[in-house]
Amino acid sequence: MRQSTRSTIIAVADQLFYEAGFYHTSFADIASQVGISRGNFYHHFKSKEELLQAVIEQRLAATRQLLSAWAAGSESPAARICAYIQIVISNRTQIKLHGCPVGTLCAELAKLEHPSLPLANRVFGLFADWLTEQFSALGQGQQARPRALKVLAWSQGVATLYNALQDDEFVEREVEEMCNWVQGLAAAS
Amino acid sequence: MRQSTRSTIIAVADQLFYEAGFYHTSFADIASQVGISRGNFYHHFKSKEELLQAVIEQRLAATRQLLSAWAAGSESPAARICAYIQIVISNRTQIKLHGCPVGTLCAELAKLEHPSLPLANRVFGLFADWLTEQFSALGQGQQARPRALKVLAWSQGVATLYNALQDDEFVEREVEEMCNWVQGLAAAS
DNA sequence: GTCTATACGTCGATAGAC
DNA sequence: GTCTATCGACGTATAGAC
Repeated sequence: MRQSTRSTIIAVADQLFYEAGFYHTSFADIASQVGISRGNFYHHFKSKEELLQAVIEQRLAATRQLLSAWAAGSESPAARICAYIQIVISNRTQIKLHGCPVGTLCAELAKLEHPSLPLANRVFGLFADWLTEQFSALGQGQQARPRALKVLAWSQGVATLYNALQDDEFVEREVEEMCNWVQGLAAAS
Repeated sequence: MRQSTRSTIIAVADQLFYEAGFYHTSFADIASQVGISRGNFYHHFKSKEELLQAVIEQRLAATRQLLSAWAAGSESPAARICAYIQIVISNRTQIKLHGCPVGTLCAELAKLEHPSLPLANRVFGLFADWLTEQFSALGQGQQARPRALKVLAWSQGVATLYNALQDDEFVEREVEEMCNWVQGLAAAS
């Protein structure tokens, strides 16, 4: 089944780009893990560039689905924002090893001056817009977007430092502080 | 002059590793910018690994010098911490293009599972220890290190998001907020 | 499986300083 | 004449592409 093979390639490439970086991941790595030959590869993707685009599109779709689920699953805006913050905890094992998938890909593509960088940055845009909506619903008015970006930047920084320092207590402490800060904003409004 | 050529290679490699990434930077890139042949290169460094180590050692030395200068140049611990925070502003042009030199190198080496990753992480260690000293001098007691790590993570997050979103106002706002937070801690102690 | 490009790394030769 | 920094051709491995 072609579609199945194609989506398997995307899933494997997604994970390998995250673990080892886009530039460092070769077609041979992907093909061997998928269980296909390098020759078959070009039946599904014309180039590495096209594969990267497909991976990012898949991440965008997965992010939209995740954000919708959080929006539907929590009753209050503060609880939704905390649901976002908690991904640092739930994904801690991966983050400790490889950092944030969004931040590290954007940073790498920026250094490569890669044409797909704007597409990758749109993942940040999805989170930023969604968080802005939540802070607006929390009654933050003009402060909604600044606070959304603050939460985004904070989680990025925690992921980067966790990857470098490997300090578990640091992550737990920062996540707790940030959730408390959000709940304080909710109580004050 | 041997020392001059060697230090020029290190300086050029340092900048290129920052701009384009370690893995993506070739000896040909470095040699052409230094103005030497690739053959001459190996007279000074046995391998790319050895060059990377020299670059990181140079960064460690430069960081120690920078931290000493800040410690000597500011009268109060709060002013010293703000001097650190302000590097995001003074280096904004570079950060906007290539992110934080420390964070992006550590993230890349982690993905490459590179043997020099622990050495690169020591740059973070220098900043963390220095900031911990400043918060201790500010009377933060047991909270000194947690707050040092918070400032480190915060600046990392701002650099990552600035690189992605290219939002100037965001950086100015966050830097101002963080300095205010530090001065608030100083006033309360 | 093959082709082309490019990467890192090696080697012998050269030229100037002393 | 020796030493040392430099050069450029070469070898080998591996990448992407077909």
